[in-house]
Amino acid sequence: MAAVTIKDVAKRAGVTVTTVSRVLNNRGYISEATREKVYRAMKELNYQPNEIARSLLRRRTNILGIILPTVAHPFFSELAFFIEYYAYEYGYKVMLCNSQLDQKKEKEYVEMLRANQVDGIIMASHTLEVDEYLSLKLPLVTFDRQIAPDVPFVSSDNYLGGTLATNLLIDRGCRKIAHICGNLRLNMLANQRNKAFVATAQARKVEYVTVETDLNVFDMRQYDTLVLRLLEEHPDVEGIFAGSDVIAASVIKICHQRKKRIPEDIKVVGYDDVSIASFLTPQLTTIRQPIEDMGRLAVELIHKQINKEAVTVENVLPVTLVERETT
Amino acid sequence: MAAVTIKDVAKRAGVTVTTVSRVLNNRGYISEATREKVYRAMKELNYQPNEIARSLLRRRTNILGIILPTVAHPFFSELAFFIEYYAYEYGYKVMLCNSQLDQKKEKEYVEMLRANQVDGIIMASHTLEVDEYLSLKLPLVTFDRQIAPDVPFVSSDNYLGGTLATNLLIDRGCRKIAHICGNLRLNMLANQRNKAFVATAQARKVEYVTVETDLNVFDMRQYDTLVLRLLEEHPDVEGIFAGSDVIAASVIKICHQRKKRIPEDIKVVGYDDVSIASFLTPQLTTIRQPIEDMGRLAVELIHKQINKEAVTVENVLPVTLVERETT
DNA sequence: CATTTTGTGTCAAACGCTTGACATAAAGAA
DNA sequence: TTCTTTATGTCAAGCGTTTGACACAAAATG
Repeated sequence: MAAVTIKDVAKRAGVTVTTVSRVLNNRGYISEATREKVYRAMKELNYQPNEIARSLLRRRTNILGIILPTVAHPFFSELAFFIEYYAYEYGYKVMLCNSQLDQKKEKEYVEMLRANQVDGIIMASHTLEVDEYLSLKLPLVTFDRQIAPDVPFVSSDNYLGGTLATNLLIDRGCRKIAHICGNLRLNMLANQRNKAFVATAQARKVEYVTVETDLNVFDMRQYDTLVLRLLEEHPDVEGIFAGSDVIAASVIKICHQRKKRIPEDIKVVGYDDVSIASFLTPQLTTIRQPIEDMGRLAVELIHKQINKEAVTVENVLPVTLVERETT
Repeated sequence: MAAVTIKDVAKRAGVTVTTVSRVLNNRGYISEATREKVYRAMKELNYQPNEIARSLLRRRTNILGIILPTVAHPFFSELAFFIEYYAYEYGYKVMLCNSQLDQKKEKEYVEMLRANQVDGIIMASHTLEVDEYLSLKLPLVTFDRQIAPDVPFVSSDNYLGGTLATNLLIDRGCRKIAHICGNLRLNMLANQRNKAFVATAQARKVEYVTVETDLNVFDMRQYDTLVLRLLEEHPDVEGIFAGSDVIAASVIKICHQRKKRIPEDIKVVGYDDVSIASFLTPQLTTIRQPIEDMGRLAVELIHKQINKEAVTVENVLPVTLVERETT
């Protein structure tokens, strides 16, 4: 109701709105005395400049959209945390969108974000046609997928991650290994992990098998049945390279139920190194993605684009093997 | 650059902006023919009404602020997911804020949200003075704390949760039990769990001990050392009631390291039943909070307040005991 | 003393949209 | 025929800011 505006402040301080606006935006000449008066009036009236009005005029909102499959998944929840963290440092607010990898929803979100004049969109979910993104004419950053030659993306070194994991399993003596990964039909850079898995297994002459999830890799409810099926169909696997730490958790659990000892009977390598990885029992060996760096970088790339600065398109961050107790 | 406005659409369709606005907002008389013309023009120009301009006029943004300690914590990540999910159903967008339980940050977020004219704020972090919230004069919903007699809050039945967990541990034969909980100095309804724990232990004449976390309960890095200390100082505890599933995960891990068998030597009950609870090994017995319902309810309460509808202030949802393998 | 710098004011346009007031005209109903 | 309903248009104000143009005066500088 209050709806105290710049006019009220001006009246209270006995100056004009122009003057108030000047102190607010630090332009033109302002004496300490009036500056004080204005600040006092703002305090007394509990005034906050209306960012909506400002945005309209400036044609800039300082809002970033972030679209991801689901923030309920540990990887994205940590990523979202860091994105928001650094966005805040840069002075941006964050609008959160969970697409659930649903095209219709994602499309609606994209349109909504445009209608709300966000300054840029960070996309960790990209189920639409490339054109739909490009026609936005908005600063964009994608995760784990390159949608166009000039749209920067951030990812980590998936191929190396796959190689590291596979080699480790083989080094530890596994003679048959499996890779549980996301759906390979989706055009994601994470598919490189499977490429590396296959290449490494072949090069080292080890039997291998690949299991893909549903289209929605991040629907955690499917993991148990998937793992169960793998173990039924391939009772002789000795090493499993999981597509994420959550999938690895499922593997550990199912193995435990079936009295397969980890790491004695089956060795497991996860992916991501989200914080639960080290809370599991036994603690999970995993490929660490630098989630914080990825989040920071994404924000930085959006920020630079917003300010018309040049950006590098390919941003592939290093991964590291974190060996704990499951190998 | 495009910045296609309602004027461009009007020109293209050969009508006035008033007419375009009418079809956009469904008011006044519009023939099918012009409606069509207008829609076609909008399509051709790839027009999206500028929500900022609309918001300014309507004095309503359809944006909800949500402040929580950190979306990186599984409980809040799931809660945030559901809040966003239902907010979207109601036509709201969500601005995400991670306060990290830092007063300064929370204060800045609150001011930011007000400046951005959000229609309401859902607060799962409330470290400020009550007045600071009330002076906002904004629809508010809090989680797990009542800040004023007329500010609705949603929580689950913490006392019952504490009772169920404690009784279960005792029923399973524990003769000394511990409760690891958040800092009791914080004015949170979750403290009821400890009340229940103490009352139940006393009533049933079982030895008990309470361990509090740092002020920031949701900083997961402290859990291991906390649990370790508990086990050192009280090597004879036979049952642990953890303040969250993540803390329980830490307990499981540390026990495993110290060769304490679960549930044979030590029994564990978690809290929340976030999805990782069932991914742990052994699967975690826990007190289930209805996170989805809590999220939905919070949105509903905000929505009603925005529309000046009456709301019930106390919204305490039921908890249930989910017994799995750690008891 | 003349000039420049500093401080403040007035005024009005603009951002993109909605909305009310009012006018006009054609089609249908009485 | 007259009245009402339907369909469209014109015009202008307003949402809360920012900003440029311009004016004026006091203080500082030369």
